[in-house]
Amino acid sequence: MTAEADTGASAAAGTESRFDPAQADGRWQARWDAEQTFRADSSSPKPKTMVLEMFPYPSGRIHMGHVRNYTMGDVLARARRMQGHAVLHPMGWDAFGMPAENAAMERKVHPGDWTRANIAAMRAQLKRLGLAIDWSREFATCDPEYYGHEQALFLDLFEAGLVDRRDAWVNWDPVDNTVLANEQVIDGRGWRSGAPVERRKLTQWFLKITAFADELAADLASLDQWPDKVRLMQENWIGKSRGLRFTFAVDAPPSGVPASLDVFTTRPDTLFGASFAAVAIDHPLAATVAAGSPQAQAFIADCRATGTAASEIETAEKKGFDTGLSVVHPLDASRRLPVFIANFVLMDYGTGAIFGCPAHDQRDLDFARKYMLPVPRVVALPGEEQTPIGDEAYTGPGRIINSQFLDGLEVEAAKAEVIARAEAQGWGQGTTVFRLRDWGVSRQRYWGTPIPIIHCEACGAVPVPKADLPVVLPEDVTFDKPGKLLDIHPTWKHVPCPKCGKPAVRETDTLDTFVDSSWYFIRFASQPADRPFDRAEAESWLPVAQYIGGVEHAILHLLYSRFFTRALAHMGQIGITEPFKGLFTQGMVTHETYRSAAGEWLEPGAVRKQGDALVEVATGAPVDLGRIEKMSKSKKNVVDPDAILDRYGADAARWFMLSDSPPERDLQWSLAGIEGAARFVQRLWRVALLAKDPATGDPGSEPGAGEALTRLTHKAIDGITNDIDKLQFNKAVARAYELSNAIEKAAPSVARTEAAHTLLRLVAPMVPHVAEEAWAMLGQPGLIADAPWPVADPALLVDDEVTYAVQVNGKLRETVVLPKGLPRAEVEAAVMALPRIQELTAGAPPKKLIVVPDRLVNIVP
RNA sequence: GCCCCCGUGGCGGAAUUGGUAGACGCGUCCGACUCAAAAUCGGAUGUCGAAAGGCUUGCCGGUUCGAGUCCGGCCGGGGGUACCA
Repeated sequence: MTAEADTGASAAAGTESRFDPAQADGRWQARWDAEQTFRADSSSPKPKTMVLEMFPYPSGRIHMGHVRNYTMGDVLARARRMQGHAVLHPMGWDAFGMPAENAAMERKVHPGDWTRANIAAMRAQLKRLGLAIDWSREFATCDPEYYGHEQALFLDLFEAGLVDRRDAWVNWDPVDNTVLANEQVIDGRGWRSGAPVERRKLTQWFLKITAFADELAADLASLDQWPDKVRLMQENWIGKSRGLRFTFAVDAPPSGVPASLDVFTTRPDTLFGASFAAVAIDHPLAATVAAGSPQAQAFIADCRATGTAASEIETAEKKGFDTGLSVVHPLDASRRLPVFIANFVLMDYGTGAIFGCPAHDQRDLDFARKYMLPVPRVVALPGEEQTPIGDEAYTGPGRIINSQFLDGLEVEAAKAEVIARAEAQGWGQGTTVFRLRDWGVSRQRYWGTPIPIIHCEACGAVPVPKADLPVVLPEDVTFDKPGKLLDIHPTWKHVPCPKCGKPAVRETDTLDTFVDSSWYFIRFASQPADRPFDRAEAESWLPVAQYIGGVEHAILHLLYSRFFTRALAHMGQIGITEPFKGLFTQGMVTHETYRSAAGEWLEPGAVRKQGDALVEVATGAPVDLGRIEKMSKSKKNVVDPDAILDRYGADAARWFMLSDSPPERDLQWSLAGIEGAARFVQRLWRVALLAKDPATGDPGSEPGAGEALTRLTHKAIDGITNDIDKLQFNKAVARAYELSNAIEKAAPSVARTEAAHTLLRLVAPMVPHVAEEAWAMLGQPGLIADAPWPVADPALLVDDEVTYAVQVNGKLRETVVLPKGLPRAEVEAAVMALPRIQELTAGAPPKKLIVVPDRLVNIVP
């Protein structure tokens, strides 16, 4: 593509036969900027729509995944504007987090400087895409203004009893001296240091997400514009289970040992199948036993040493330590069950203790076999009552056996019966247990929101007075040694206690960055200086009509945001409980991978096609084509958006992102694809040129080809409008091609001129620069971004003739064009009169004749 | 292991939700324009067959007048998740 010398800076270089993005893109972007075209007006009387894409982490450069994500949202935002909505389409930066600290350590730059430089670079890149964003609302979560408001919200949660401080087991990296998230532990080792991760008990701040577990699960049903997949993942994550919580009496407890042991089960129906009880290694009872038993201590230490990696857990053998204690069976006081400390019992689910029913639980069975415990069957299908349990526990349906008063009951009835009896006799209670755990938000990091708490020896944990917010991170820190910089800093943490005025210290942990992203959408909607948000203004935009992002956030971010919004509603700060009405999870951008003969990854630019083979550009050496994978630096299959924008322009990049692949699926980047998209942008320009000399007359009444084109145009309006509503951009693209094809083939007419104008408006959200350029070239007033969206005439959507498919025995034999809405009898007559049908039926009357009006006739001879 | 999703031409993918499979794009081939190239334009393109016609939506079965679409069972690919009692 050669940038031909332009005749000048005129917006509508009408005689140009080519559209030149290098010259036009920036010009239109500047114009939108100057006119504040996409500024969101909170006081607008128009219907309000907030379109949001998950805001980026400022890693330094945007990648194609960003381009795809933001293009999709942009199409929707622009279409809604044209459809008469007041639209809020904001952009900001999820700017706290570890990469900035890593960069600081590696390059000796301050995380803030690094982050802000990245933001500047990425903002410039995003602006080149021509996104319809209200940049006046931009912020970064590392702005003290933003995190100061976040600290205020934290204090509100604290006051409302939704914040807790307690001991918790964490993954501790002894080299980096920090807590690691579960995702950062790979095969039991810290992902950066490679050091074996220790389990350590630390005092941590928690947000009480479990207070809303039931609501968070139940209200998933109301999110009918979310992908089923995401709702299901959240449901599984919350993990609601109905069951029985009950108390075992400890048989003759030695001194110091509690007299009872609480357990939880979802299978109270199998209680007569119990053959042991077990507690987690972290259970208080285990600690009590260990206090008097070196062997128990050794066992617990041994279990703790086992890694937490999935692979290790999967292969880990069931192990137990017999405490020598026993408990009394609650339904049969004559029975005793031995109590073990077992490695497969989890402290943080249920009560941290179980009863073991080997016949009907696989883990219990593995354990029982190892320790030669009995395996009594208590559930069986008819006829299988005597079938012994082998190596597989039976977890299916059936009737209860060997269980006294439960015998003969179905599983569900037996559960209810045991729960009722436990409640009546006072040793247990039906209850609901969640897998979801409270959200530990303490991070031993510098680059995050300081937790606004001051620890005073006399007064305990004291909230920072709101007047003293924000608690600002100190800038003067160095990164030569790992560890908690806020703790090491000579002065920062030392402050007087707000209550008693005595010397005290600040909390030196910072908040998990997921807290930052749990309310940013509210701040986008409303950003007063003196408080986190204005309720009325926020509610005027929220919930987000359409949220778009990667499925990798299906649980964490989306669940935390739902919780945070709900917590704000609980405190009376906002009137919505669900932040995102519509959710869309888009696919990744992938690319072929290339490997040299030596097995090294090659960049796409270093490879060219030679005949059917691939060779290295530099050496001509053969290249192996690898798998198609997500673009990643390690595989070198990355295509840089800037280079694409330089060469093809924003519209081609946007069009390609929307073409071909359904948005929820992966999109394979290819040279052919971007070139095809660039070709379409030029074609669109030529289509617009066709409309330059408008004919006169009434397009609706033009006979023949003109009328057909008008009908097609209105079908395109209808189709593309629906496609964009459903985010099915690939279909909208296909329809735009169809209309372009038809316009190019049509003879000059009013209908053709009209069709071209309509097409421009329909594709304007997708390829806004060429659309503006063509709009101006055609002498249309104002910006196409402000033009009203075309409206389909319903009368033109239906044809007066339809093509019937004529089947014999379900096989297509003939087609026939008949007037639309023809009565059934006439359709039958017309079809039976067809020579081909006469031939096939030999004139005999059919046994059966199915007529689908205006569509198809099936003859069963 | 459990849960979910997906298998349609050489490729990406359409298919009004049970009604003419393969829209649209890419690629390929033929042709036009050109001194030539690029760009552009016209045509062909699931498969077998000269044609008539047959076959065809991962495989096997079922329901139905009719199945890419619904049901059952396999095979293959992808994702999520896990000692959750």
